[in-house]
Amino acid sequence: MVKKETYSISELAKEFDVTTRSIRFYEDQELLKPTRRGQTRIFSSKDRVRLKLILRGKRMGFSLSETKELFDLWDETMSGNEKQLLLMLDTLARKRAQLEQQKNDIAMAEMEMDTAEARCREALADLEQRKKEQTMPANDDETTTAEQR
Amino acid sequence: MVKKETYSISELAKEFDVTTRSIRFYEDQELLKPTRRGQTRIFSSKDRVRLKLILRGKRMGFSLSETKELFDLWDETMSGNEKQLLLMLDTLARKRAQLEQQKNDIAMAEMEMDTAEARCREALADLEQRKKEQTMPANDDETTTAEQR
DNA sequence: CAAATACTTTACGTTTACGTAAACTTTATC
DNA sequence: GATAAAGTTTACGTAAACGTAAAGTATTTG
Repeated sequence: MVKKETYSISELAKEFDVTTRSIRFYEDQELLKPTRRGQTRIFSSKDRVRLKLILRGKRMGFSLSETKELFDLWDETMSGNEKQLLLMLDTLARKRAQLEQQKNDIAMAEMEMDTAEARCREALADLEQRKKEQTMPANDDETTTAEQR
Repeated sequence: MVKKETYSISELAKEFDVTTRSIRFYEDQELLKPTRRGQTRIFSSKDRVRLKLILRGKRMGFSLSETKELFDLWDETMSGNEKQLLLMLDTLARKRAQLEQQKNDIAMAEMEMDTAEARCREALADLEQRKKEQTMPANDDETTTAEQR
């Protein structure tokens, strides 16, 4: 029992939680190239991989046409001629730079979320403190006031 | 000489390499709230920070409305009531999960780019090899053929 | 074999994030 | 004070990525 070779549109839709409409759209845009049995689409495991890549690309903020360009480029690359290979290497380098930028963006975002969270927790602690003052009230001498504020 | 306090629309456009149209659109969507002198917009350094966040968000695949939700939430959070603070902490946690997913996606992409690059370099090496065979040709005996294929 | 289920094409509709043009006002420059 | 430069509003246009509805075909299941 090897890996499954072919998939129906609804199988893929269910597996990756997308609509069949989306999948058909991706075919229309030539990102997927299912074969047909009659007029029914039959997706190969290559299509399945590509669908996965499409969705990951989307999560990373890539447009469909960007992803398509990569697919096409890769296909041509594999045809073997030197120019295409060099072009691919170049494109890979540029994509890597993009990823670096994204990692940077994420790191920045994480830092800001850290400080935001800290501020929230401080504010919450403050509120807690005031609640206690409300319950255990009216201590006007100097023994405790030094710790407050 | 402290930091600049206010900015014109074209200053910001130039600094962040966006069109004034975009900036006006962000105001229209209430992501930026410049004041006015006459009818001319005057942006504060808070607006500047927010513009930076908007653009970073975009690079990370966030929509404008997602970013706006965060801005609004943060503003309400700072109003101080407990419910808002807890809601903010919750939202932060969810965003962190999103970032984790993105880091994962990036890591996967990098791995695939590694293998893609390796394949390219192999193919190039192959081509180089064949060029040499072309120049230094016709060695039909068995001494070299074992290494070919 | 009838009815439900899954698939298809065609085609118009919708949201997001601006682009682009027109027509006008305000401010700076020669 | 004419003219350019920078700003404004209004409004229609557009590309991307599907949603949604209609109307038909193919297949499976009771």
